[in-house]
Amino acid sequence: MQKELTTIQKSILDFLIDQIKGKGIPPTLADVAKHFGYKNRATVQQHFQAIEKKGYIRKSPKLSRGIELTLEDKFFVPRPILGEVAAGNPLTIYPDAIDTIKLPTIAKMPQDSFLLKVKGDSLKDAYIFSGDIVIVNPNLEAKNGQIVVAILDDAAVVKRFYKKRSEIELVSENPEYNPIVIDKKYASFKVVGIVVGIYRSMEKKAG
Amino acid sequence: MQKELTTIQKSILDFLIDQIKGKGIPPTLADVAKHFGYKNRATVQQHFQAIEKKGYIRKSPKLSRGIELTLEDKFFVPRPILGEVAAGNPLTIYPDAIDTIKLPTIAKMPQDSFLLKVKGDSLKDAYIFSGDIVIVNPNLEAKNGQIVVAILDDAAVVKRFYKKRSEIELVSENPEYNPIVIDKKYASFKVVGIVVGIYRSMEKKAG
DNA sequence: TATGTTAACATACAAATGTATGGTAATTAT
DNA sequence: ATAATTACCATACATTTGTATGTTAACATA
Repeated sequence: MQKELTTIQKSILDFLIDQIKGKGIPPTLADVAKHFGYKNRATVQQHFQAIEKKGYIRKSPKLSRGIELTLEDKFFVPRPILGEVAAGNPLTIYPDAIDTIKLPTIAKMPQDSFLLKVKGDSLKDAYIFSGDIVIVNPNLEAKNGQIVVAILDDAAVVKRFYKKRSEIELVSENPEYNPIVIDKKYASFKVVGIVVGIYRSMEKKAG
Repeated sequence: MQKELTTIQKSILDFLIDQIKGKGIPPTLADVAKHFGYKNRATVQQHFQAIEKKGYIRKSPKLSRGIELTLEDKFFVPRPILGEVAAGNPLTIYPDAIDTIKLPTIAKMPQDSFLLKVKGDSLKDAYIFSGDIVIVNPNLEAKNGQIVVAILDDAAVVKRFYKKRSEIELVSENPEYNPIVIDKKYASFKVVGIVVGIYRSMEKKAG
């Protein structure tokens, strides 16, 4: 069993996870010091030593940014899920997480991306099932053919995006569904983000 | 359109991709120099400049390991697929790739992991479909309940792994299928690796 | 021929980086 | 009361790292 981290050590580890998973590159001592307002790298240095001693990270000596996470067999790391989504039903993105998934290390999320949990089988035409996690990047501009999460008058859809000359079409994976054409009758329309991937946990799943 | 890379520049870019995706951290100039047997970092430095000029990477000045990939909107990077797998049919892992997928940047693969493409719908009970990519890590020891890729007398299965006292059970997702119990009648049994995740491209798909 | 690109080398330097050592203060455990 | 842990600071130092500048050579192109 791993030893408990102190509050500060925990927040530093969280920052490490954030940087490594989000930015893709571990921070330097100076980076961490700057982020927490420390005047000295040695402070961070000592926190790292403490966190390493408790087994949460591994450091490669002398190596810049040589920090590795050792969480959960190195393959799972906690990530907040910000909401649930199902075609035709309201999408809710909470300020706080509704749940936490152990996202595998293989899923390095682009910064500012967030996770939505798919509820219900309404997306099964796109082979996305209840319980699947979609990774949504809000910083990308939607290109034709990409699957996006969009809001239509308080309803959320996950559909393929096509921009025509003067209108926008949201096309379902399933040919039985007619495309949704965005026009004046939708007071609020907004592309929340682009689905850059889906992940399905290989952990035991319900039913 | 991006300019063509020379052979050497390409191999350096490949090394960069390998390190960033596999090891999780971009290499330093010295790392690259050492790998290619260069006696000088300046050689790598100039290659980096050339590769950046052609638009394949972006460098953060003065920042150690400050190399970003800019491939395909920064979100897709080529990865070899080493074979195909379908329950009940032979698994083939070729020395060379049978195909290449544009794996999204979100999928940072643990080192030495490889990709297998699922062919056929025989895994649909586990909600895995034809065309899906499973990420297989050969370096993990199978724990009870994990989904593994295993070889049984030249046939390959993807099933949930359970180790009992003296035997091993491979359980299907679908309760209609009886568990496979590993005993003497299987001359060759080997766990190829553990499925740490699946990825489904959001690109246009056939059918 | 002249020019440009590619591909390697060497040297030099400032800044970034990790590390070592020691100090202070507060808190907690023995 | 003493010792240990935590949490910060300061200073110093050797390497690492990125960068700048030149040199040499091969090769292709205009």
